[in-house]
Amino acid sequence: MKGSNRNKDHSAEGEGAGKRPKRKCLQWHPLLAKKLLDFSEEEEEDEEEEDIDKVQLLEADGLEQDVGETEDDESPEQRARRPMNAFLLFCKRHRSLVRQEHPRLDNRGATKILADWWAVLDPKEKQKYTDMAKEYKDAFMKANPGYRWCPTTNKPVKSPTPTVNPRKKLWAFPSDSSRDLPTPKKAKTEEIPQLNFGMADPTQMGGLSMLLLAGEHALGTPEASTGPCRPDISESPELRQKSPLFQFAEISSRTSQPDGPSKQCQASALFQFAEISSSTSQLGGPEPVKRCGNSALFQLAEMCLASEGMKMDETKLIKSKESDGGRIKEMEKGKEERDIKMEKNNEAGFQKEAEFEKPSKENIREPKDLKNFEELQMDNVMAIKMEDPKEVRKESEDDQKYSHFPDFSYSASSKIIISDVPSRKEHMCHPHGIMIIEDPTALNKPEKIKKKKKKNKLDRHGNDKSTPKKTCKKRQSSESDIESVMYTIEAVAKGDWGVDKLGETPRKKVRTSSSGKGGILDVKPPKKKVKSKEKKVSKEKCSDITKESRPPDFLNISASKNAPGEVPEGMKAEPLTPTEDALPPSLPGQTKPEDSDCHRKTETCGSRKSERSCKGALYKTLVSEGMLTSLRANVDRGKRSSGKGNSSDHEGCWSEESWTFNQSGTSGSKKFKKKLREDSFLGSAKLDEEFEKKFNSLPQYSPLTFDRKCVSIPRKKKKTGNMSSESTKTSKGSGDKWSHKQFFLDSIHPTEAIFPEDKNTAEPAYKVKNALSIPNTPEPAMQEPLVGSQKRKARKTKITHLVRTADGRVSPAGGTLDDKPKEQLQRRLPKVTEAYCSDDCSHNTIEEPRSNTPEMPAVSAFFSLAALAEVAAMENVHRGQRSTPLTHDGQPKEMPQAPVLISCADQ
DNA sequence: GCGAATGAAAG
DNA sequence: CTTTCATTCGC
Repeated sequence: MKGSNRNKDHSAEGEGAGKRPKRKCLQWHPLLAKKLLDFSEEEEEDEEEEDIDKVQLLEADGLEQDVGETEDDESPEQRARRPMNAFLLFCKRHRSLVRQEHPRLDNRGATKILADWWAVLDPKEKQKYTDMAKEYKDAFMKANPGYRWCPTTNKPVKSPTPTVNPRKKLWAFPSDSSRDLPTPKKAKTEEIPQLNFGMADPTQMGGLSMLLLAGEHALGTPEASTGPCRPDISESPELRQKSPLFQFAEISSRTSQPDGPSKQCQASALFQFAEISSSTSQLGGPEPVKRCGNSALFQLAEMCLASEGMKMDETKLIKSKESDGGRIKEMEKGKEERDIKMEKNNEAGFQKEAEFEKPSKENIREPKDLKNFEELQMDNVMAIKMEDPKEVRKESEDDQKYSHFPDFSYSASSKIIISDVPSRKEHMCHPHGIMIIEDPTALNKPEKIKKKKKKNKLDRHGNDKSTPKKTCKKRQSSESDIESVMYTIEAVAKGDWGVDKLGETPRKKVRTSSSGKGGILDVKPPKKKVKSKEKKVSKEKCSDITKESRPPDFLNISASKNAPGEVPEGMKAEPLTPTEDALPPSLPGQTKPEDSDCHRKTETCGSRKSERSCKGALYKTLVSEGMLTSLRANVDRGKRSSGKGNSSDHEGCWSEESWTFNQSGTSGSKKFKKKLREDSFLGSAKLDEEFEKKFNSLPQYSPLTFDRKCVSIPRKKKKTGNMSSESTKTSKGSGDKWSHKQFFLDSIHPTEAIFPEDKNTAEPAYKVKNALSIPNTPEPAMQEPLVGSQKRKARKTKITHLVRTADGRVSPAGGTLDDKPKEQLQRRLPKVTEAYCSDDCSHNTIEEPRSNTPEMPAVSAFFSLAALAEVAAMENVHRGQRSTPLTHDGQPKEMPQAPVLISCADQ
């Protein structure tokens, strides 16, 4: 590998020297970063860079460190990946859902489904994604001014040698020069006004904001758990109004650029971040430090440092605090404030802190060894026992069922975790409030491996690696310090969540565990590394958490974007768990939005932990940047499948990747560079976070919704593509039938149907409904604007469609498509009818279709007689099946989707 | 590595 | 118009 990389690098360098072009892009910082983190322990050495292959590689290409500044710029560029378009965002956001529904379905199949969903998706919803994509792109461009999408021509030019490059990021960023300018562009943010993310809504605030709130408010607020999400926030009015991110951005911007703030405020956070990052690069090392010093976060960080030492004590204190209430907190608060001032005075403090932290980190890290870790846990447990012997026992005994534990116990456990957890970087606080606990090592390794593989394979260029590593190194050093804090933070978050969860969703947990999917999945994650004991321990927690996490995602999704108050766009229908139902009830008052939950959690956390710890955690989180993003990503993935999540987590974070362009550049001294990198990293991380937030804020739709919609979609597609196909092929009739089926379904319950299904699932709580625009869906198809690659689609749609049925869902069609499809149809019908019809009478279905037809002339035309016939046939079948209920594969999963039938078959 | 999807961008 | 490439991850 190395050798190859080097070679590549060389080539790259040579090229680079001439043209920077192609360095490649390594894109994923996140991966690298994670890797680094993993290595971090080792990494310190890296700083020296003496030998490590990695280092060489990095240097070779990017070299930015030594070489320079310019390179740095490039490196970031290289790193940068082209921004995802709306569809990709959508896919990213919903793929997990699809996978959940169709576990067996491979990505391809999932993609197809996603495409269907996308097609069906309301314009309104699409617009959200489109806007997001645009924003993302704009921010990206800002960050990477020179970025070129496709260097198509480049290949030949560039790579003299590099076979590798072909694909990955050929495009080189144009010139470094552009980077220099980055800041000025800030104003541009205007373009992206739409961003949801821009919203300052406290409720919607992302994890960061929550963290911030937690840090600051936590101090003040005794217990979040009891209180509503954010009562406490009052402490920092500003925060309320503006999202923490924004503020943070502003702060940073101020530091770097005084004028910006007002504009920035208006501008999207993403832009701001981008600007910041760019500015950072420009400025050079020193700024970062200042920023840190100035920013509240920095102060917090300092606090954290102090707190770290205190951790052990803190746990105890926390306990006491809980009992006492805010008093202690207030006390601490005052201290903290003082401290903060002190810190402000000392800008240098930050560095000191970092150094200080390192040692702590090391200590913490040691736990990595399972033994140590266990010991720590044991200690914690012991402590817990001290407090609540009974509860502790439960935990130990019942790993799976945390839910039972009373909040109190849970909190205790969480606390413990916090203190001990340091080893686990991976714990992420999900904005949604979901926490995933994973073994750091496990996660990291897999990720690393994958990344390496990918990178290596891709090889975008050795350069990529090199650059990332470099960044990583720096990060590591800094991060390492931070890590401890991070852990604490995460732990806190977990604890908070845990508490909430306990209170709110004990059922779910149990259920999920029982279901086995969740549990199994959770277990799986460690696949690559199974660290065993830790996992087990963490697992207990994790399992619950992770399980919970899934549902929340859904919820979050729906809620986050539209304002909490508004209609929850997303349907929550999670296939997996009825348990979900439980959640909604728990959150009745709140809007479902995750954010709100998160806030609560954060608050709770704060209350539990000492203020210091919270702050520290926040700071670290911020610092960690990537960490958060990665964590989130992991969480998301975890949702999908706990197991997979681990391995893939890192990759998941989009934020890390794109944004990280470190501009570090310039500062001559390595230190500065490092700092810069860090800063840039942070900046990038921030950007990432913002994106993540936004991304998370994007509405997720329940599969059901899509399914329903899907029905409509097929029509459309068929219209475009099918028309011909149908006419052309009778054999394809099967395909047509399929569509017809869908159509049929749709006709049955255009939009409303969704609810019924949900109800079936028994989720009254989620009244969510579809705030989405399902209603629109019925509108058929009329115009679908064929997009650029219409042709391509058309072709694919025609063919694929058929294939799809065969492939994707249906087991290998093997036999004639016709036969299977029919069977499937039969199966489907019953289920579908049940699901859809629950409220409305299924029997009406026949009639309904007709009614629908009139509405949609075009559709009717397509379907024509044949369609009707099919429908009729389906009915018959359906009836028959009804009599004989299928297996109750039940579960909501299948129910939701008409197409699901196939999935059922699989099962 | 390929592939399934969509979309943006570049040629 | 066509080609690239972004994300995902099983095969």
